[in-house]
Amino acid sequence: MSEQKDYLGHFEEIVLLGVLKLGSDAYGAKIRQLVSEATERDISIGAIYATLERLERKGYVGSWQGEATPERGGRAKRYFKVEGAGVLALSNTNAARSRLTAGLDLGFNLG
Amino acid sequence: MSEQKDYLGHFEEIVLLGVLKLGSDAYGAKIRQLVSEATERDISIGAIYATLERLERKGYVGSWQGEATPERGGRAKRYFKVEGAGVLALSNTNAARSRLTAGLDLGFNLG
DNA sequence: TGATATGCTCTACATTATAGAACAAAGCAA
DNA sequence: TTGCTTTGTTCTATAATGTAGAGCATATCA
Repeated sequence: MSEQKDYLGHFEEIVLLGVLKLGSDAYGAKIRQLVSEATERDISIGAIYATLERLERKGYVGSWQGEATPERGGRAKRYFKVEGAGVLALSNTNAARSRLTAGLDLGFNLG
Repeated sequence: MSEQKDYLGHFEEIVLLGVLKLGSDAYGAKIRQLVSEATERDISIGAIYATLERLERKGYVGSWQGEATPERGGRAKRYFKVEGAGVLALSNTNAARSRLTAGLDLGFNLG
């Protein structure tokens, strides 16, 4: 009867954390930039949106249109924010990993 | 020319950590048990092996046949161990995540 | 020698990851 | 008032990962 716990995919987790970190300035292009820096990889904009789309479908993030009149031209932004379910998924994902890293000692900090 | 960093998928990371944690007792069935407990999900044996197979193809784990004559009957085990490249992938994966969680404060410990 | 226990291999399919081109809309110059 | 530039999003496609479960292999022991 009880639902199985939900976990985030690798990239889903990264993107979700990015949205969280950007706070009120979380929109596609900005998220892409942050994620690219954090991963030290050249992430495509398509990868970001596809993931954001899935996260939204699952109720982990919400989105809305930004102001219709930006300063320097260009299309209006679509902002994202992490929902409670997203925080929970992040928590579950982290908990499972923690159970496995507990007591482990490698050359680097495993959280 | 420099290669892009490699990251682990969600399940790959979980399985790799399981192998690490089990040490000299890391074989399919045992890994499955540990991972099922850690994730609180009923993981199939096929999921474990398929992932282990992929990790091996990438050089993240190595495997070899165990003793041909186990105590209580049953087929010989196939043992796994994490290779240096696997530890590095684990480290990269963790580093990217850490950059995003730094400074973040949620209700739970984010590593 | 076949029932039972233990463990692995194979096949198939669903979900995620990832790229990049196409499209949309706003400001600004002339 | 049009078209170039800037900024940002949507669409389409494909590769890689996640996941299940049936079936096969092999050892012990009645």
